[in-house]
Amino acid sequence: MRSPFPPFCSGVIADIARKAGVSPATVSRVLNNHPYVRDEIRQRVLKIIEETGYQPNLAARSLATQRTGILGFVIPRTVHTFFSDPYFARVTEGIARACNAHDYTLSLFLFYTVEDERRMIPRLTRKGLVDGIIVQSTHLQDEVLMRVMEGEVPFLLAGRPVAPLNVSYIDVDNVAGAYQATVHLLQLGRRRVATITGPLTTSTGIDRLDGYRKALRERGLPVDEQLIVEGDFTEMGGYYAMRRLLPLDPDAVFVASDGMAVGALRAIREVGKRVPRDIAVVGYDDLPIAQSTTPPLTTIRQPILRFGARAVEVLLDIIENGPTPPRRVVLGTELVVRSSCGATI
Amino acid sequence: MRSPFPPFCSGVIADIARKAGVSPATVSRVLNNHPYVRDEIRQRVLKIIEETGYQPNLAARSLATQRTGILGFVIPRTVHTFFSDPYFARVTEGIARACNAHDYTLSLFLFYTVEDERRMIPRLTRKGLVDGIIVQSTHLQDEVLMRVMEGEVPFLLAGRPVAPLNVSYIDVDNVAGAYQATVHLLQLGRRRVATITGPLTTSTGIDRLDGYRKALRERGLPVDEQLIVEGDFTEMGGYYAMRRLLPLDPDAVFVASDGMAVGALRAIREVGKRVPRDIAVVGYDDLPIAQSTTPPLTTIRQPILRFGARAVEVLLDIIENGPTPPRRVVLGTELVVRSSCGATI
DNA sequence: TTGAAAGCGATACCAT
DNA sequence: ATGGTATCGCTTTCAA
Repeated sequence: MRSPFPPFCSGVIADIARKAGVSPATVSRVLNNHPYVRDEIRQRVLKIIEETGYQPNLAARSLATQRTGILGFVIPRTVHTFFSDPYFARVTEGIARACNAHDYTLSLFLFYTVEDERRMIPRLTRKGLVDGIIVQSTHLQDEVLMRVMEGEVPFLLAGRPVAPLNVSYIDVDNVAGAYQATVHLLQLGRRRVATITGPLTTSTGIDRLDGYRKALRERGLPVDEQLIVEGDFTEMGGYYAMRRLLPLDPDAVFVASDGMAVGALRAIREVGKRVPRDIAVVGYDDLPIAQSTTPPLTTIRQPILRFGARAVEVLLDIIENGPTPPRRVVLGTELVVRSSCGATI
Repeated sequence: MRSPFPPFCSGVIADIARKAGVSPATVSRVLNNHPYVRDEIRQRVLKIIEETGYQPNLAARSLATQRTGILGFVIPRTVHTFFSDPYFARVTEGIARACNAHDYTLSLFLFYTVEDERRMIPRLTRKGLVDGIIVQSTHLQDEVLMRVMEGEVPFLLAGRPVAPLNVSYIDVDNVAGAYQATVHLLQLGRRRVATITGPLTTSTGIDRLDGYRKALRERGLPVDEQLIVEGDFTEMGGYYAMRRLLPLDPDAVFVASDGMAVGALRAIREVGKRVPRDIAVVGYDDLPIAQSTTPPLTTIRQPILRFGARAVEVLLDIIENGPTPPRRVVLGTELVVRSSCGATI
């Protein structure tokens, strides 16, 4: 079972050392920018490295340093919207960019089956594969999260955990964002404001609903439970949720994600109602698609790229300085007014 | 700079060996399912492993075996649609699923800047980080591809290279798919069939345009170059391309991706024309979104998930059996008739 | 400032 | 069938 590829090793550290007439230790020092290397020697070694195109073997380095230079992004099986909700593509992008900037490699762990999880998690949570883990937060008591918590590898939750756990996480202020969206609709004079929520098994879904409720409550308006329909963060889910809402004749709807809002707009258009005249719509996320809907979508912008970037920074901090005290980072949101809410611009 | 985490090592192979009263070599044999281990001893060792939750250190194993169990998926800087074209999310999904199935880990290399590429490629193409690379094919003479070709790591192109290179690749039959789409429109009686192409610097863009041309030519119809507008595989790009086509009064348009088709539909709707009555539309990809457009999109289905899965299989074959002869895998496509083309169903 | 040598934690060859 | 041990390629003490 030997590899069919030639053992074309463009050199190991000892080769470089020999060619430069120094010891491997010195080459290593040069490689790692240690001080205490005479400049003349440093230059000589660097030249040889340049000429030979030498690259240190990362497995060997990992073994010696107990660090791999890899961060893992873990998507539990229960997050089945990873590929249908464009939100995740953006988060992944933010994480990837930040990894590049910090000279880390990104490994993606996408679990589809329980089998996947059982097989991968143990190795993920031992030293030797990744230096740290970003876990996409999910339903209450998700097995992945529990196992990662028991493991030895530093980790950070992307998204507040549903249950109060003593762990580090990074999240956006979902309550505030949803509050902002709902207040905006109320201020525009809408009175039957409905909402299409995310899955109420997730903190994101729960928090955005809380913000909606809070806005109504603070204005002394009753919360009509009929006007609350649970969605699933997919376009289809938004479509069907809106179809259930239409007979109840709302004059506005706060949709907890732009993806669902696209579906909701479609449902409204199909029954011949007009946005924003008959029904005002506000979304959540400010994905690129929000600019291209008809009419363009008023929405809550969350700093998705920054979210990914900060996630990496916080995780690296945890790796450096230990898990205690738990880090809690909450990013703010911003209302982006376009046409779907009916605000005069 | 020592890790602030306790050296809580749940054990190394020697510990297991001691507890089981055998040698490390034997434990290793059990771990790797070697024959020649007495069943009684195998059970004893497995029990200890179970009890201690021991997991082998992957860095050490990589160093010893010269294999990391990681496959890399590389997206060159020039593929800036990675996050705006939902197509890539699906491909990534297919690759991820296949990696799981084959017990490999997936590392994602998303390059944004030349700097990213310069820094990451050298280490990517040396042994010790990944066992094999899937490179998203891109423009002619992309630097990433060139560097990967020079490197030591087995690789496979996702998408036919623009220039004829002696390398392995996997692709879908873009010429045939585009041909099929165009013929379909012609058979429905359309005579001014336009096309919105992909970037003509990519093989995907080129091939789909070729298929369009071929269909017209074979039917003895002239190719009106004005009816060919280059897009960029984004929704916005499709929108603007369609706006340029509308004054030329086409009665049909073959759009080289579903993402662009969504934009094209929007442009058509905005000027008050009807699909398919005034303009018939056929897309390409059959992404989930194709079912949700108004009207639902007739499109060319490519087996995206299978594409990713096959890519992994072919790459593993190359890793096992060497790069020669180059593997060329081309997957077929299928016309999916919905409403946007105006076919009576 | 530099070098020798002891790890790091597996695997796999060579004995037995 | 099992054990002893060299080996993978780098980092990092310790001594000089």
